[in-house]
Amino acid sequence: MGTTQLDSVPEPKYWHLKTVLTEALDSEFSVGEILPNERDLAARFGVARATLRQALEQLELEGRLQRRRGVGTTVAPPRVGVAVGTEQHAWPGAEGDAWQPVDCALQTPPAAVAAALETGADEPVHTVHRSRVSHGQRVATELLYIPAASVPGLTAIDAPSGTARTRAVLRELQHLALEGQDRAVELGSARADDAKELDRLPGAPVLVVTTRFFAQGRTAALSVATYRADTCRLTFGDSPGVEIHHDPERRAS
Amino acid sequence: MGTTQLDSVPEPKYWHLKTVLTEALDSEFSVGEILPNERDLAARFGVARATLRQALEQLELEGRLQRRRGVGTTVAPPRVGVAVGTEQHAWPGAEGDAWQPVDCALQTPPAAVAAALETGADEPVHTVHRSRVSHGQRVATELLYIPAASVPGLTAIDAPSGTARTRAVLRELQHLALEGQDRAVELGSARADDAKELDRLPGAPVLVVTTRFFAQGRTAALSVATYRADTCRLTFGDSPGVEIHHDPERRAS
DNA sequence: AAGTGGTCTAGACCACCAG
DNA sequence: TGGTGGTCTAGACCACTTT
Repeated sequence: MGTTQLDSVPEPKYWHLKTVLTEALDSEFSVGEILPNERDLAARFGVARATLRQALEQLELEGRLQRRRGVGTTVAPPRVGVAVGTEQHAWPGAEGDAWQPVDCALQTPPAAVAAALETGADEPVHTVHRSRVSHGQRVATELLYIPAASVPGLTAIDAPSGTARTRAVLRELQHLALEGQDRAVELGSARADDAKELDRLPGAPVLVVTTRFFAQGRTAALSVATYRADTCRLTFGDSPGVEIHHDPERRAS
Repeated sequence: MGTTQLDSVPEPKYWHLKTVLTEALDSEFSVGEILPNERDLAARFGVARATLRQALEQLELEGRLQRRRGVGTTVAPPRVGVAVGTEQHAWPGAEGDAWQPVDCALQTPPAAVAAALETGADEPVHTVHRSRVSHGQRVATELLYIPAASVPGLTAIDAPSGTARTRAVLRELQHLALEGQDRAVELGSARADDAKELDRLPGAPVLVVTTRFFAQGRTAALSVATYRADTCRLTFGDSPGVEIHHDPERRAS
C-alpha cells in the first residue's frame, strides 16, 4: 500500500482557467479595463476557444466580467445592491417607489398568474409594465398584474394606455387597505423582450422576484420583477447590504 | 415601400430548440420521466450535440430538467419553496431553526468576512458549518461566522469541534440581544466543496444568501448560505409562497 | 473593413453509473 | 461493460460595433 492515490480528480481545464483568471482579475486588473480578445486569450493559455469561453461564461455569471458582442470583454464593477425589501407593506406606485411606469394595458394574463389572482383564465387584468434604474443603469423590468376588482374606482375612459393610464391605475390601488405581502426569489433566464430592455442577450441569467399583495382577503395584485443577475445583489434589510464574496480560502475541520 | 423586412432576426437554433423542448415538457412529459439521451435527441432535431446541450443547459438552469452523469436527463419536479424570511429576528440555532449543524472550527475567515465582522484580518472566528434539508433533499449549505466577542461565555474546553461544539457555540449566541438583521441575495457558482455537499458539479448555479446579525451595536454574526438555484425558490413571506412561472405569452401595449 | 463576441459543427475522449 | 452526461478540440460562419 505505498501508493499516493491522491493525484486523481483531474480538475477540468476550464475550472482551472477560471481560478487563474479570477486571481488575475483580483491582482492585475482594475474595473472597466478591457481584456485581450477570446482568440488571443485561448492561444495564450493553450486551450481551444470554446474552453476559454466556458471559463469566461462563469466569470460573467459571477459578475466579475462583462462581455459585449462587437466590443470586447471588460472587468465588471462590483454588483450594485438593490433594495427589494424596504417598501414593505406599501403598494406599488406609493411614495418613494423605485419603479418607473412604462405602459399599461388590459389583457389576459398567463395561466399561472390568473390562478394566483383567482380570476378566470380568460379574464383580462390591468397589466402594468415598469422598469427600474439604479446607479444610472437599467437593472430590472416588472410586470404588475392588477385585477379590475382591485381598482373599482377606475374610470374606463381616463386614458386608454400609456403612462397616464398607468398612473391612474396605481393611484386607484392606493385606496385599498394593504393587508400583507409575500415574496419569492428564484433564478430564471431572460425572455427576448426582457433581455432587450435589460441590454442583455436572450437567456441571460436573471433573478425573478414574485410579490403577492393581499387586500380584502385575497390577492389584490401580483408583481413579477426580473433583475439582471450579473450586476445585481438583492438586499432585504434596511441597510445598503453587505458586500461579501470573492472568498479565496475555506473551512478546515 | 413594399418590402416585408420583418423576417430578419434569425433566432438562434438552441433558442428555438429550447422553446420546442419546453412545450414538449409541458404537454408530453411528466415529472421524473427520462428523456432520450443527448446523442439521440441531437440527431432527432438535426443539430450538433453541443447545440442541443446549450438548450438543455438553459432548461436545467430554469429548473425544468435534471441531468446526472452516467444516468440520464429527467424531467424535474417544480421548484420547492424554501423559507428564508420567517426566522426574522431570531439567532441561528434558535428554536425551530431549519438548519442542521455539521461541524465547527476556530479559524481565520476570508478577508471580506473579517471586514464585515470588523475583526482583525488574521483573527480567528468560530466558523460553524451547517446544512439544510427540505422535502427530503439537501438544498443548502451554510457557513456561519461568529467572532469570539459574540460568545464570551463559551468555555474553551467544552468540546474542541464537532456537532457538540457547534451546539455550544449556538447556545451561547442566544444570550445576546439581537438588535436586527440584514439580508442580501445574489447569484453565484458553487465551489467544489459546496457542490459536493449539494450533489451538484462544481460551478453549478447557486443563490447566495448573506445575512448580517446585529447586536451590541455591531455585526455579531455573519451567515453565508448557498442554495441550489436549480431546485429552490426562496420565499420571504410567511406563507408558503406563490408558484408563478412558465409563462407562454406576454404583454401587448 | 476590421475586429469583437455569439453560434454551430463533427468529431474525440473522459468520468460516472448501472447492469 | 455499455451507456450516460461532461469536457475538449479546431475549425467555420454570423451578428454586431467601431473605425
